Amino acid sequence: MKRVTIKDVALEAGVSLAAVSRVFTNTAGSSARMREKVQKAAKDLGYRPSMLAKGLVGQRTNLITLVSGRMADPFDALFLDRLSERLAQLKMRLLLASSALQGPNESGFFQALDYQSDAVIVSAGTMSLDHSSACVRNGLPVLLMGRIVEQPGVDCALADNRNGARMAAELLLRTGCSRLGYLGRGGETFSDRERFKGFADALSGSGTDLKRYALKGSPDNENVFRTANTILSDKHRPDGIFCSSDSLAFGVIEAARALGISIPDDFSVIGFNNVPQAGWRSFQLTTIDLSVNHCIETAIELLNRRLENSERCPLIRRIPVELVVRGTTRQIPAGGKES
Amino acid sequence: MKRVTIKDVALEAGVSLAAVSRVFTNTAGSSARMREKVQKAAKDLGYRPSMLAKGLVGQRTNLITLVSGRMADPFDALFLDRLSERLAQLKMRLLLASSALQGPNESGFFQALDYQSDAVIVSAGTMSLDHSSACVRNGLPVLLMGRIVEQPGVDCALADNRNGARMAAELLLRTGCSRLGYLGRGGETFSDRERFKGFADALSGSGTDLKRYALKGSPDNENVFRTANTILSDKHRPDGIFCSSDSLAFGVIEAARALGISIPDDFSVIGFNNVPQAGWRSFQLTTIDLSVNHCIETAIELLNRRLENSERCPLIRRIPVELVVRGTTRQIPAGGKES
DNA sequence: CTGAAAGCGCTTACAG
DNA sequence: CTGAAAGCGCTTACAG
Repeated sequence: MKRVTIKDVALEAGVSLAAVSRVFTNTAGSSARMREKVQKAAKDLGYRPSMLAKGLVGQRTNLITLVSGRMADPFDALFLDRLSERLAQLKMRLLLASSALQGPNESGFFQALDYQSDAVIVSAGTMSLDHSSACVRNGLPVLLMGRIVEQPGVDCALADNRNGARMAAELLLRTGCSRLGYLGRGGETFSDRERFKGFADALSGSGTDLKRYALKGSPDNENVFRTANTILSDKHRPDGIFCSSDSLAFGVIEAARALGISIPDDFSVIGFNNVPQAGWRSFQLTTIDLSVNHCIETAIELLNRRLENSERCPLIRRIPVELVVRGTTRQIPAGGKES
Repeated sequence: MKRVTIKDVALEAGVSLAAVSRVFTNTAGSSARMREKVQKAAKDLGYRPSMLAKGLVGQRTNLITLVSGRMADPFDALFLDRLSERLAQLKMRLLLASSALQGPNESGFFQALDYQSDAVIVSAGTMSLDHSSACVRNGLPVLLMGRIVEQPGVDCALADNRNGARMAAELLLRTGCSRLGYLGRGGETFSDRERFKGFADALSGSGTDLKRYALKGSPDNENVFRTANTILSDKHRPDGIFCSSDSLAFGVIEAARALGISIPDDFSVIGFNNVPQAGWRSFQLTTIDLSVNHCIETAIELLNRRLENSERCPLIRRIPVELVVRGTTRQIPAGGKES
């Protein structure tokens, strides 16, 4: 019932507290016999160092706070899952901060501070950064996933949106689309804005139309379907759409099917992220692949570097993306001329 | 750079440490003037109590460790998300324990202990319970989601699998299926076993065949598809299948489509959970609804009760389920006779 | 109502 | 190599 402490171990082993602490922190300077005695006593007693006490006195809690969105997108769940796993290998733990429902003084940044996290990762695209400075001020590194904010102490990692958007644009162009659309969240997030911009830029000069559509409200399937249905019911509807995420693309596909619009013959769709579902037979979505593992590795690298040197200047990492062609776009004509 | 502590606030306000502590813990006995002075000083300095120190000395850390699976199923992600949100309202935080990749001494239970969590919730169905006793011994309540283990200090909350399975069986029977199948994970989890048992029991006496199929390996869509494809390629294939989860059902639907088997005319499918995708137009899956919110509320209730009284006897809560009829089962004949 | 003191479980200089 | 002491930021009896 009572917690086994370092004191108990010291008593059992007949050594000092400091000695026990040293063997558990792998500090140099403990005789082999000492290590043995202590380890035996610890094992016998079932001793586990209190991370709270350790964190209070030491420099590290091994806690990383993650401010994530509502995980409406499968990508978010994947990211969370892999990140947790990867951090576990490094003996770090993920502390979750619900980005929804934050009271006045209840930001994920404050939570990170309260528990003396070693770092904060923000993957929620719409999370306000108002309180990030409180972290930076306290020497708590901030890692932004999916957006760029130039600020000391704040690193950023995000997809190469421009390149992804360009590949999408080129594929649609080469497969003969001429009235293009972009469906996003109305520029709500940094990624959304970059993807639209990149798409528009890649299209400029091609002479094709581009219409920007925005999903209003929540990104649940039903809402996406309704929005897509409206878009596709227009007689001047686009013949190709690039979506800011796969989730949106799924709704678009379903709306097209419901309207009897044949994909890819009459209509092309491209998503972003390449979540597992994109490869399902029900969708076979052509999309821009953003590797979760690559995101994780980049995050870990940035984190480690920052933990080693909290004073270094902020880093911005672009994560490469790849075009994955499946069934929602037409074949590129063999000898087709390029635009 | 240096953390603002209770000491700084005391100094600034010209009062004792104890005084500051009292107003922040809302302990009775602080004059209005005292409260005011302290609160002003705290605000001016941007003071936030260290949860580590609080946890070390007090009884609560407000940390709940969640041992979750790989979140392959959307239900897991939903559960995590909602739980985190709900706990945030109660000023509690979710500490994640990766159930995968646990070394010899690296169980989620130990992690919970290391950080002095107030409780552990285990939602990973396949997580070994070997070390749960270490928690119980230290007075750390354990809440099992999705399985029953009768042990002091361990509460359980799980779906009413028996009833869900019965509803599935009855629907398939009433809509004229005669060769039934159950697709699960080979009894890997408690839920899987209960669902099969409930299904089999409900069928017994009906004179219908029941074949039990098991997915080998990972539950990713491709693997499910292959397994379903094999099942449905058999000339004696079932004309109705009950799946232990929606994820499996999706793969079954896709396999049926690929084989040109018409749903629901020639073949019926029922899932379990009613994840959002089940309602998508691409699937329209008839399924057994398990309300995430209901799961969360049950978990919270059990948690609160246990936190109030750690000595009380274990509670087992069944979460009611509901049949949601969509398009993967046939209509019940109007005047059809019941079996 | 308010403050001084002990203690939570650890680590880290500092002596020996 | 080993131990005694101070301190991390808090709370909780205990006096006043």
